[in-house]
Amino acid sequence: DESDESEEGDDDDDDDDYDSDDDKPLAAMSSSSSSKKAAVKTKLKIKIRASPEVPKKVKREDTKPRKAIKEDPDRKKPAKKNTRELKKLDKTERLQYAMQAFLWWEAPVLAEGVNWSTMEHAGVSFPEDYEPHGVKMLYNGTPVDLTPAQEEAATFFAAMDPDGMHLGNPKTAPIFIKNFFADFKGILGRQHVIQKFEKCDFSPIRQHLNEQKMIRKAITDDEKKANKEDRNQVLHRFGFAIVDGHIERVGNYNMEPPGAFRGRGEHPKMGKLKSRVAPEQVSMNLSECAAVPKCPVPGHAWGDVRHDPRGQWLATWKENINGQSKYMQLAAQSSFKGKSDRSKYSKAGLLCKYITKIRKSYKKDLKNKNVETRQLATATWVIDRLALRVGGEKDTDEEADTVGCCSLRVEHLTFDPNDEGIDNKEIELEFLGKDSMLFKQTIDFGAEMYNQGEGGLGNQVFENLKAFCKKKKKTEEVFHAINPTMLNAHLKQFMDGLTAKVFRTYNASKTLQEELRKHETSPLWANLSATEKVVQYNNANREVAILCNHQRSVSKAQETQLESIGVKLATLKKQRKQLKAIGRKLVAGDSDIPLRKSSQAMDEDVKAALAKAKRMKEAATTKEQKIKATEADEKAKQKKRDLAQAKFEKAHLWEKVPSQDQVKKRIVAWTAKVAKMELDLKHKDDNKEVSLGTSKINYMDPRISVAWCKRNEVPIEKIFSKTLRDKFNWAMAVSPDWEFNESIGNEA
DNA sequence: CTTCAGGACTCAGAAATGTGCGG
DNA sequence: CCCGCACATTTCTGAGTCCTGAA
Repeated sequence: DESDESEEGDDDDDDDDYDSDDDKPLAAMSSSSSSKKAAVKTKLKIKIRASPEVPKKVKREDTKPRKAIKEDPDRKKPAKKNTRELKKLDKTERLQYAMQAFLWWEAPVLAEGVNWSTMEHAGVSFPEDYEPHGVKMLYNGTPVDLTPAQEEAATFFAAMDPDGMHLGNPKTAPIFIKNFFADFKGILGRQHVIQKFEKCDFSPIRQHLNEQKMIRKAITDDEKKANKEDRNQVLHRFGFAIVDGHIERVGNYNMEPPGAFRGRGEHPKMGKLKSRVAPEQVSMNLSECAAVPKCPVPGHAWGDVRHDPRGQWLATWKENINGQSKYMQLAAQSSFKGKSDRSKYSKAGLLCKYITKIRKSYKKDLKNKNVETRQLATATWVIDRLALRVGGEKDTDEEADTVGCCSLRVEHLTFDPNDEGIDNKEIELEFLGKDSMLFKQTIDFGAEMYNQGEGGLGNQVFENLKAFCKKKKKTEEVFHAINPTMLNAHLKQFMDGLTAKVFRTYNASKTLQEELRKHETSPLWANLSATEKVVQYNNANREVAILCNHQRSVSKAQETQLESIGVKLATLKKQRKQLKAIGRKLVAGDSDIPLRKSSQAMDEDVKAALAKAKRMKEAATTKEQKIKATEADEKAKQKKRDLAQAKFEKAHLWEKVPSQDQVKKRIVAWTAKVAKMELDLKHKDDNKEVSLGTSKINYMDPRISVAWCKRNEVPIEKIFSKTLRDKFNWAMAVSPDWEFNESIGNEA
C-alpha cells in the first residue's frame, strides 16, 4: 500500500500533463480531484491483483497508453513509437480498441455462479435538478401560482402528446388523467385552489414547451457539436467499468428522470408520477477493494454499497410506481451479456437433441386421464408449435391484463369462428400478450401443417382445448390445473435447464436456418447479388418475426406517408393517361398540347426564403428571434414542399411541344415508375406492422447469420449493425458450414 | 421442507437520433 | 454538390420470465 501511495502523486501529475480532460482515462479517474486520489489508488491495486506480471512501479510515460490499450500488446508498441506520425486516437477510439482487444470467450472461466472477481465503476449519473420556467397554468381561466415541485408535475402532464398513445386513446386517457390528477393533488395539498381536473388548463405550459422545442430546433452546428461533446463527457465519466481488469461499456448509466409513468396498453397505473430518485435510494455493487465512486449529486451519498460477485448489476434502486427493482448493468456488448447470450443459444441448440423425446411424450400424454398431465402436454404443444410465452399470473389491479399460454382464458378462444359447422377445427385465438400486443390468429387444428410429423397432433390438441373450455365461465383459465412453475418443472425432466422460453429461441433459430437453406438450395441462388440475397435474409427474418408475433404500431407519420404514396401513384397513373392522349393528339396533328411553365422564378423565390431563414437562425440571439427563425424556416420549407408538389403534378409535361418519340419514351418511363411505386407500396404495406429487430436481437442465434454470410459472400455489415456486431462478437468466428443443432449445446 | 414474494435477469416497442441516398 | 427526407440505428424504460432465499 505504501508504494501505491508514492505512485499516486506521479499518476496524478501525469493526468494533468496531458492536454485536456478529454484525455483523462477512465470513469472513476475523471471525478473531481478529491476522489481522484482514492480512485487512482484502487485502480492501481486492481491492476496489480489482476495481472501480477505488471511491474509495480509504472513509468510515467508508460501510463497513458497502458490504461487505454493495455489489453493489446501488439497495438501498444507501434502506437507508442509512431505517436508523431500517426493520427492521435481520440479517447473514444482508444477505449474502443481496448474493449475490442478483450476476447472473453478465450479468457479463463470463473467459478460457477460468480460473474466477476473485481469490478469498479463510476456509479450512476443523475439528471439535473428541476429548473422552474415560471409559466403558469390556468385554473378556471385564471393563472395559478405553483411551487417548483408542483410546476414540475404540471409540466409532466403538459408534455404528454394529446394525440399520443396514452391521451389520444379514449380507453386509456381517463385512467391516465385520473392517476395523474390524484398524484398532482397530492403534491398540491388539500387546501389548494386546484380541485377539479376539468377546470385545469395546461395549455400555457404546453405552449411554452413547444416554444422550447422551436428554440432547440434553431441551434447552429456549433451548438450541436457542443451538446454532443457534453454527452461524451458524461459517457466517458460514467459509461465504462473495469471488470477483472478489462474495460467494459455500461448500459444505462443515466438515472431515469422523473415523469408521468407511461405504462403500455391499459395499464391501471399509467399517469402516476414517477418520482425523482435520490442517490440515497441507490445501492452500488462493486469490489471490496475498489474505490466507492463519488456521489455526483452535491450533499448526497449512496444508499448502500455491496460487494456481490454473483450479481451482474452495478447499481440498483426501486421505482415508486410498482415498487420494482431497476438496475444499472453492463451494455449488450459486454462479457456478462455475451456469456449469457451464448449460453442461451447453446441451450436452445441442445433442445434439438431432446425435442423428439418431448414431442413423443406429449403425444402420449395428450390422452392421459389425469387433467394435470393432459394440460401439461397440451400447453407444451401450444408453446412448441404456436410459440406462445408461458404466461405468468398477473394482478390486474397493478398491471395491464395481458396473458400467455398458462393464463389464457376461455374468452380468448373462439371455436369455429366462421360458423363452418361441426367438422370445423378452427379456433380463433385473440388476446393481448406482452406489451399488450394483440395476438389474433385463427388456427386450423385440422390442417395438414399441424398434423404432420412428430409435433403434429393438431386434431388431438383441438379436442383437448375444447374439453378444457367446456362448462367454464368466460373468465376462467383454460389451463386451470397448471401454472408456469409446474410447466417448467415438467420440462426440466427432459433436459437440464429447459424452460418454456427456450422453445421460442429454439423455434426462431430453427426457422431462420430452414428458411435461409430453402433459398440457398435453389438453382438461381448463385447468380444473385449480395443485395438480393439480403432481401431473402430479411424475408427469412420476417418469418421468424411473424412466428414470435413481433409487431410495431404504425405511426401517424408512416400512415400519412403511405397515404401520400397512394396519392402520388394515382397522380402518376393520371399523368400516363394524359401522356397517351397527347400522343394521340400529336398523331392526329392536333396542336392543342398542354404545356408547363418554367418554374425558375418560383425556384428562386423558395431559395431566397430558405436563405433568409438560415440567416435569421444564425443571427438569432434572443428567445423570440430563435422562435421567429424556426417559424420562418418552417414556412420556407412548406413553400418548397408546395412547389415540389406543383412541379410533380406537371412533371410529365414539356415546356415546348414534344415530338411523338419523346412522348413514347415518357410513357414507357411512366409505366416503369407506376410499377415500381405499386410494388413499393405493397411492400411497405405488408411490412408496416412487422418488427424484425426484436427477433434479430433476442431470438435468432447470430452464428446462423454469420455462417450464412460467409457461405454466400455477403458482408456481415449488411445484416448486423455496428452495435449488433459488437453484441455478437463472440459469434463472428464460426465456420461457413456452422449449423444450429444439438452439438452446440456444450457451452450452455 | 414448502411456499411465495421479490430479486435479477431477458425481452419489448416507442421515441429520439443518426445517416445516406436521390433529386 | 447540397439538402431534405426516408429509413436505419440507438436509447429508453416498461414488461415479461425464471429462480432464489426468507419465512
